[in-house]
Amino acid sequence: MPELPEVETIVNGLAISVKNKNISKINTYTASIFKPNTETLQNALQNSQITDIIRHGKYIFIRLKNTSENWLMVHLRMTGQLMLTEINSPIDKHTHIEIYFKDYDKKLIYRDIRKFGRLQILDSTPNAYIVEHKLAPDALDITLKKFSERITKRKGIIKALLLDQSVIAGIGNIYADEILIRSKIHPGQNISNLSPKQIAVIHEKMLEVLKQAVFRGGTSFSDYVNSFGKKGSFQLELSAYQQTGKPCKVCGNIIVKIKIAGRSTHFCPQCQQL
DNA sequence: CTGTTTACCTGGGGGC
DNA sequence: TGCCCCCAGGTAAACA
Repeated sequence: MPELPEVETIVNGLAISVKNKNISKINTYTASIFKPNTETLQNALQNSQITDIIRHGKYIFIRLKNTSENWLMVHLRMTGQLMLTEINSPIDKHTHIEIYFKDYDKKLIYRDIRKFGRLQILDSTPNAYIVEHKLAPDALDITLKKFSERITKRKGIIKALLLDQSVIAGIGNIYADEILIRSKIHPGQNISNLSPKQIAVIHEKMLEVLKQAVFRGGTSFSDYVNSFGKKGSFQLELSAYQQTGKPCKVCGNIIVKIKIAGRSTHFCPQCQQL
């Protein structure tokens, strides 16, 4: 499940490998994940130079320059992988595009077992896309004041808001659980019951967890690998996510799993009380 | 308008 | 061993 730290790791890897490189050839295989269609994607990529790679939340935006300039948006959703492999390495049935470069001994492939991911050529700029899709400010780039304003003007439970990309962009199920256990806040807590101090703690722990996870190269629980095909190591630092039945690192009580906001939710009943 | 549910997909694992 | 069913969760679209 690529969330902000995993996407950040991939973007950093692409920036030191394929940025400023020129695309020489592409092979496309799975039309359903290309938007608005395969032909538009091919035309934008063909003979282009990759001039910029940026991230907002879980979204990747790649600037392409040939006779015109286009932005490619990549979203990995659940099982998407954007990675460099040897030019001659064989592809499997889950590989949906291959991108070759001039004077480079690697190819960039997009692989996605469940095909939830998308590669889309935008009509305009990333900023316009962000506005149109009501994407909130990035979780690594939001002040406490703004975070607090955005949280308190919404209703509902805290975990659902942390997962809502129109409230804060970049957090998914893993980091929502990790932020809340470190904040000692019950994931089902209603926003209206949170004090300003508690909101400040959530903001602080959010930055702490996300930065630590970026430092660790992300969490590799199932399919995630970075742009060089390597796993991250934040799974070794998890306190709640997928820790059901294990003792809480703070109090020793057993971590339990329940369903909140339609998602599996892991927490410590002792540290995180309603 | 806002909050909730369903569809999109495939592989892995549990139960029998 | 094999088959069935459930589960994983990010987002868009449909729904209430």
